[in-house]
Amino acid sequence: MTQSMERLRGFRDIYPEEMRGREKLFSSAESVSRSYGYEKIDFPSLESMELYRLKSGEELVGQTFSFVDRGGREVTLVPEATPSVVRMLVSRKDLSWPVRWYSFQKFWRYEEPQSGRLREFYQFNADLFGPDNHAVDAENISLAASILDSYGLSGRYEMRINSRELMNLLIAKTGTSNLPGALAVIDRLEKTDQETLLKDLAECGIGKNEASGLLDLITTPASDGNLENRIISVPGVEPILKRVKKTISLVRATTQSDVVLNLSTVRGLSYYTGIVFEAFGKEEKTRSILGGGRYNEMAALLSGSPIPAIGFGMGDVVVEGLMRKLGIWNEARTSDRVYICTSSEDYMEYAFSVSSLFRKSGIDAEVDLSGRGLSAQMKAASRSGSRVAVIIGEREYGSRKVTLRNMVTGEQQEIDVSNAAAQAKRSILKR
RNA sequence: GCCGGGGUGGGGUAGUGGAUAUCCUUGGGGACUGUGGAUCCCCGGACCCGGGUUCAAUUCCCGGACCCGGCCCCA
Repeated sequence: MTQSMERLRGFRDIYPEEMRGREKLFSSAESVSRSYGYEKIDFPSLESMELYRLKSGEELVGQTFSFVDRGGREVTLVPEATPSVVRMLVSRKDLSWPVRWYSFQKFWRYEEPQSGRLREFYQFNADLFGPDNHAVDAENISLAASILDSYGLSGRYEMRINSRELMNLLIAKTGTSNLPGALAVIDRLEKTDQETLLKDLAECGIGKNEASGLLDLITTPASDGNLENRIISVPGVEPILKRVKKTISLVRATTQSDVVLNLSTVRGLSYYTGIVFEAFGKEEKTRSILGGGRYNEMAALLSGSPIPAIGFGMGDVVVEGLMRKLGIWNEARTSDRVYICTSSEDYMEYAFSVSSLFRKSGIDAEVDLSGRGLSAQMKAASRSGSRVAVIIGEREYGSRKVTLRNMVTGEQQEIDVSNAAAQAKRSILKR
């Protein structure tokens, strides 16, 4: 293949057999979201670069697909949903709270492709605007968990929950003024060795004793009953911890999967102001499957007046990778359809009208258009996965009948065309 | 942007400084003139691209793009 024919780096072609798993990924997320009262929105794939400069700064703009358009405007292929969603939100003054919105569309980031990460991907997003309390937090996290559960991942992931406010207090206690720096170090906790962590924290102005105390605290599992006692003595922690615990117990009421307090979950350098959460595979090591949190300042950044907000994003790449590893990605294709064969092209018009009857009865019908011998057509019928083959030859044509062959059992019968669809339905259901 | 690894038909592979590039699978056709899955037969289909070394490169060397994984970053 010549170079110009190759796909661009980090982009994918999706063939039909791969679409089956993907369609489940999309449709389950959407129907679960609707069942929670979330409504679907959509927004442009191209936005002004300013939207991201405002929110994230130059270093993130460098990781986008950006260019100058013919009108001299700096534009960016959308790398994430939140700024666009918030722009939509603040543009409307007639919304009644709470607003629950979701979207599922393509995003682009100019990064090196690697495990769980591509340059073009789909991301599901769900946000709730308006009220700010533990029930709101819990409902948004419950939606995230319910979607993963609907994928058959129940019990196979862990929902980690933390609070930015809580971390701010714990980190401030070490005496550093470089909060974002310390959070960034903590975000890298799992892939960094102890020595480097201490060194990096020292660069944030945290002394060795303070740093190892902080790391010890963060890595203590929530199942250790002492953890709460150790942090609750820090001034200001108590009400925050109380809210987090209430949130966790509400989420637990909606999922069988593990929901845990995890002090190392901080979500990088982003715009979160309160609760943060991330889901990780339990059996298989994964990047975060989804992640989100409360971001109460974003609306003010765009419009001047704050609107409390919580939301999460879930990319398709990591979920797909996990489901593949667990062997639940592409489950059996449906075959509730018929394959229509003709013994001669002379009967094609009859075959078309028969196919139309099937389709009007709600049965998918594929007509063999090849003009090949019946033997070859039957082979194609078998390979197509159809449970029923419809055979049309001289006899059937003359008597206004069709032959239905159950491709699983091999039974077949010649039947009047008016009863064919109903009979095929029975045959399909019989399996 | 940086680092490590990798490439032979659609998928999986064998092999080689020189001749028609191996096998399995998939796809098409046939044996089977109105019936699929089994068997047999036939057919189609590949050495990532460019440069170098050489009489000769799919093979050796260099570079590039691409793929896999990691760093940075993770919205």
